Amino acid sequence: MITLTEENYIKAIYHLGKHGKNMVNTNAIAESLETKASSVTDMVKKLAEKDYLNYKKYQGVILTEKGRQVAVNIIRKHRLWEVFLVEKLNFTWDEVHEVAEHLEHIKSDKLINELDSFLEFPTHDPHGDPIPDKNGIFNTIDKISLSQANIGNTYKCIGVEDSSTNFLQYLDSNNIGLGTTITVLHKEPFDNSVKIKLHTKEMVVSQNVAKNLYLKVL
Amino acid sequence: MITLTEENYIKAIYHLGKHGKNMVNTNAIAESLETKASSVTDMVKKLAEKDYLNYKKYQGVILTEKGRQVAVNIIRKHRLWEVFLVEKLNFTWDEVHEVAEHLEHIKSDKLINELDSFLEFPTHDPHGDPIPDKNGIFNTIDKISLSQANIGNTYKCIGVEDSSTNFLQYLDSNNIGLGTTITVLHKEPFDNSVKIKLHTKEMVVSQNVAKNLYLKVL
DNA sequence: ACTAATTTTTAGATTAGTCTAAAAATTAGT
DNA sequence: ACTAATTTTTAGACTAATCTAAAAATTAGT
Repeated sequence: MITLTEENYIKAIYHLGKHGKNMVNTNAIAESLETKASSVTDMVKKLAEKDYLNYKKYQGVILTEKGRQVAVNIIRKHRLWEVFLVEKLNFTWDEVHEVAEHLEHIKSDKLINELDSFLEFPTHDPHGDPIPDKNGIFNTIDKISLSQANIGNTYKCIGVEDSSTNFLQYLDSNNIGLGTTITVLHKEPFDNSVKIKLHTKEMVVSQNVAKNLYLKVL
Repeated sequence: MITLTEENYIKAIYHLGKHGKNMVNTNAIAESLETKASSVTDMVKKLAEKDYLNYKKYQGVILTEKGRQVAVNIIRKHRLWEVFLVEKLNFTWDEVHEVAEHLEHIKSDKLINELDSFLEFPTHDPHGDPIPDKNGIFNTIDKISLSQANIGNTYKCIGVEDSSTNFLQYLDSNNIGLGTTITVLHKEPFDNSVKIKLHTKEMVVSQNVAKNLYLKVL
């Protein structure tokens, strides 16, 4: 059995090692988890013993495949719960993280797979980060909706979800079309509206518009 | 801050003391939590110190008002999560308890109150047990739907939720009307259908029928 | 390459929750 | 009321996760 603390170490190491691919040093883990280097040394010894990572004294640690799978599964749970909180329970996207930190540790395959289905298999969380599927595979198609886009990033418009005349006319009258370059300036937590820059003009679009506009990462 | 273990002790004491009203002895707590009497003694000392209960050596413990509130809040969370799991995530009513045991410890007022609203303020969980509101008050009106009724109990039919012609004709053709006495024989976890006895006849009704038929406890 | 600064590990202590085994208090039987 | 059985508490020890302080290894500067 894996403990809550072990899961948090593995998750931190995964993020620090850029998806668990790189070696991570003791101080970085300590800082990330707001603990002391000596505590980290103790824990990584235990995690190495349990085969979640490889540990070389004074060198650092790197996740094993087993450890990487644990990390990806926690991330999947975290991000699915974030979608649930925002879409069903009226949380704003900056309120979700803390609660999701707890929900991500609930252990039940049925729970998380039914939640995935209930949410209609979302591919990205409210911050725009990708959600791995039940096999731990991240969707590599880089199509996301504007509401999933990250602040500060620039995208190209590649399509719509809602192709109603009303929506297309709205886009047209605001000079948004296929190929339009859009930079995300701000996401308003209160109503999930999004402030964007297009061409040289700035504008705010509603959550409804943002959800129906598909973008590609540039 | 209250720990997960402390919460579980308080919950057990609440149930054993019939809603926290009666004194509970050490061995009963130990048996209920599958631990040893010596561990219980240690823990109740700590809980008494924190004012969740009153402890008299060799006598037993009784919850304080503060302790009772903690217990009721955990029960509220447990039962709301059970409703969510059954109604939204296709759990059967005998699968929910274990997962709800974990979910009940997530601490977020916003989470639980939004969940309550999302579920449309249910008054009973899938086992027929009442759900206290956000102030810790149990609904004392004994109207429940057939799907919330307990196996083995007998009820009187007092109304319907769905008053469509189709539904009323269905009830009529099966000799179910206002005042009809109904005993719950079996609840089928697979599809949430309910086997009932009425007059002297037995029949099975679907989940849909069960949710729309209101009963009063006899 | 040798000292200085940094990073990491070790050693020993602490806290929460648990356990076993023995002692103390209570309850029950005659 | 006195012994026997039961229940409860105490005492001491264990594990997981943490900490501080000191020691050891690595890295950097000249």
